[in-house]
Amino acid sequence: MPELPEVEIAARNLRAWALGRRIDLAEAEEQAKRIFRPGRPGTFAAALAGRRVTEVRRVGKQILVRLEDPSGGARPLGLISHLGMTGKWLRRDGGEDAPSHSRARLHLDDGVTLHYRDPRLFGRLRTVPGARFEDVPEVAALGPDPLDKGIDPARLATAFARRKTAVKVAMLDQALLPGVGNILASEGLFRARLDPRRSASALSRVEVKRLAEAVLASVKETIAREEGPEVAYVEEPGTENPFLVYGREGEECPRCRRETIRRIVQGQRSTFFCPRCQE
DNA sequence: ACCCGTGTTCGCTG
DNA sequence: TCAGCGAACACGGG
Repeated sequence: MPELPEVEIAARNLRAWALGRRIDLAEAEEQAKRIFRPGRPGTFAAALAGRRVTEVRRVGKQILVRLEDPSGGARPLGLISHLGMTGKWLRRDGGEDAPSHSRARLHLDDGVTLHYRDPRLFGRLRTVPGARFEDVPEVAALGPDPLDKGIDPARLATAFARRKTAVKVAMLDQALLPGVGNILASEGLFRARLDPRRSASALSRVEVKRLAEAVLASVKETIAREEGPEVAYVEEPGTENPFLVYGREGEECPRCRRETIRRIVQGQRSTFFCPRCQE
């Protein structure tokens, strides 16, 4: 589930599992129509069959997959996967049970099946004719990817100057910080010691620069932790909360140890912060 | 039963 | 044009 680090791990997994493999057969659940919009599940599945995976990339929270023409022709197909809130790609060997809420399946030529699992159906799977990803509005609208290109503090400051809204809310704009979501926003603000309630336009250039560095540090740390011994998703049940403030309402602040982490609601989403450290 | 949720889009207002 | 805001989508877990 997806913010930049989770999506990056999902893309790395897909690369390891599918790069160079042919999709012998694809299936898509007819009941899960909204995932496959625009278009229909059946059309989606038919378009993938027989194609070989030649590239897997990530931009922001979007995973971009390139599929070559089945007959060696010059007509590639793009596949875009957005994981929504609960989307996940899972690998199953032949014989293993399918996961629940499997909405689409890619049967590869080595006997492996990749399942797209998504209980809440907020994710998207779409095909892109000619693999022309730059023509897709959701991709074209994204700014430079933080992990790929870094975060340009001057560009961020210019954009923030126009935004009266709380900085925490402004950070979720995918045109500004692609891949940043609700967790990274709280984590980045905590590391940068900035109050999430301040207007984005009120931040100084120095503060914006601090924030850019803090977000990037959070991204890299989360990826490094998730990659660990075996590439895994952080939020598996039973695993400990790996974040500094996210999901830690009422706990002692890990920096000052003199205040408790607060939870407030901004733009219909929870924000976690330390009222003593962040100003 | 009730509340919560790592996301996006749509429609409305100013 | 655009910034801002609330509703909607859908389902499982605590």
